[in-house]
Amino acid sequence: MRITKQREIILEELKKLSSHPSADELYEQVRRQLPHVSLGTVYRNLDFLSQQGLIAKLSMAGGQARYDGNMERHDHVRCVSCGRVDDIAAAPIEGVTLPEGPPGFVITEYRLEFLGICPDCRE
Amino acid sequence: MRITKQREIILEELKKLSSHPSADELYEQVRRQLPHVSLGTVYRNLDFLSQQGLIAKLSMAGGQARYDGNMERHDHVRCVSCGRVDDIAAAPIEGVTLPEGPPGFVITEYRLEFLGICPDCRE
DNA sequence: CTCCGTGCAAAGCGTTTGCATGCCG
DNA sequence: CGGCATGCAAACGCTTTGCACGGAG
Repeated sequence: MRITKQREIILEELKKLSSHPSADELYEQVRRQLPHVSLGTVYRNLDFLSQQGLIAKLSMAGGQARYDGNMERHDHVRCVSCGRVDDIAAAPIEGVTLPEGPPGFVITEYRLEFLGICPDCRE
Repeated sequence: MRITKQREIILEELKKLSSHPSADELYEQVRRQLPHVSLGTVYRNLDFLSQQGLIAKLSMAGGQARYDGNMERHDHVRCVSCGRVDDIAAAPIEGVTLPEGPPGFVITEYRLEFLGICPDCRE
């Protein structure tokens, strides 16, 4: 794995943030240290890093992807109003068993996503 | 609720299909009966109909939205390779309790989505 | 007759990609 | 020095929107 200044700082900044930034939010952040970085590079590196399993891409329902530098098991709540994503403790999911899919359809994974209204949007 | 030819046929065709079409797939279908219908109209009506609770918009993770004319409780599996969505029986979810969110964040709903590989993509 | 819904086309948004250059290993 | 990563900008796919016209109630 090749380490470039850009890749290093992108990963570092993402790990530093707990706000699950979107690509362009992270881009703004990274620009403070690398004013000439391009948005394309941010996208390419986020893609690369999530392929490597170093970060997670949260492409839950609704709009733009968000990225998470925290790889410990936990779930997320998304505000249906502003799209903001917060962490929550991993939900107790022992009750869920992988159901039978249609014939020949192999189910490999499930995702649980929580939706709600964040404090700022509740007024 | 105003009933136009377009709205009527869009709803009817969606209810007829069990394939969870995307907007443009449904557009192609509707065009057989209304050759001059526009894609914009299909989008506007799908939006309207889902606001009315007559259909469901499935904007699960990954790409384009799909629409479902079947409003009975059931879950879906999405093929991670081709994006196709199939029905599955509602998963047993009694084990899931809505977790505590961050302070002030009101959790109203959760979604369970299943991912896998469909028969056609399994080769 | 009054609006809402429509067709058409253009714009919007997030994301991806082609190309020449730069830099890691 | 070879090849992957970068910056830049253009293209992309899906969806939304502005506008003038048409048809439902």
